[in-house]
Amino acid sequence: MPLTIATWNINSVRLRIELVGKLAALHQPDIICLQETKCPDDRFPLKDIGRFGYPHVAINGQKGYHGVAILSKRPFETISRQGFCDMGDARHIAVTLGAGAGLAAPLTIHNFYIPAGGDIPDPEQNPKFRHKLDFLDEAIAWEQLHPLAPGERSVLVGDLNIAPLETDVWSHKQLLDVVSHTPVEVERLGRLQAAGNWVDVMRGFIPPSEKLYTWWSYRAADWAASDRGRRLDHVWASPALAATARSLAVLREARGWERPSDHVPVLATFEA
DNA sequence: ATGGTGGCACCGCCA
Repeated sequence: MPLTIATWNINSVRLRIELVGKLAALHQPDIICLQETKCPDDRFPLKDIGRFGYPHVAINGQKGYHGVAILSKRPFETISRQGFCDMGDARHIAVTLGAGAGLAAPLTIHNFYIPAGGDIPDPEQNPKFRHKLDFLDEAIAWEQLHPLAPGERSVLVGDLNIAPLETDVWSHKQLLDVVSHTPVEVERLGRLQAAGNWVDVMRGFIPPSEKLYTWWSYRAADWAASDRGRRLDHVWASPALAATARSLAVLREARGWERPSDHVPVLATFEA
């Protein structure tokens, strides 16, 4: 049975709840992982999400900033939330699906919102960049402590706020000193991926020679014409699950929807 | 060459 997982930085789930409905109506993903929900848990729009066909919702939110959630057509067996850097930030949630979800073998989904890191790419001058690097270091250590079992089926998705490849940004040269594409971040993201033995599912379908973006700034006069994007959103899978990947889509057109998020949804389908 | 937009909270912060 195919299982489609979407990841989307929604930039306020309450403001853009009808766009979540649009994604659900158009693509019917089994699972929708959201970041930047900017919503306290007791104000999460559960009724609307139920109306869209997602009765199972795992949330880790806070007032005003950050926040992640997993919406699902199928029930969860477990829900967990990992804190990083002792900041109290809501930046991670994980669920497992099992027999109750109609799966032959369990599947774990990690949903991350890695810190953006501010403007100045210097950890001495900019505490937000320091925090981003520290967050990555902690996540690497956490991966090393929790290695994947052989054959384990897991995905790690989310807004990782780093565009690692030269083709993940509109200009490698011009962005080398811009937070999201600096060598120190890219190196850490690579170590995070290696520590978890994660496979980059997006680049398994779209070769690294091709430009690929999931985010376009709000500040461009015409985002599509200038097309100065970055691939900040990612879908990583364990080797066992990656071997079952069937399709991958970046919904570029969602950047042109009414009152859009600055990120677009990424959808991955597995034969789960 | 600089500033451009957007959301939320609350008149600044974060992206």
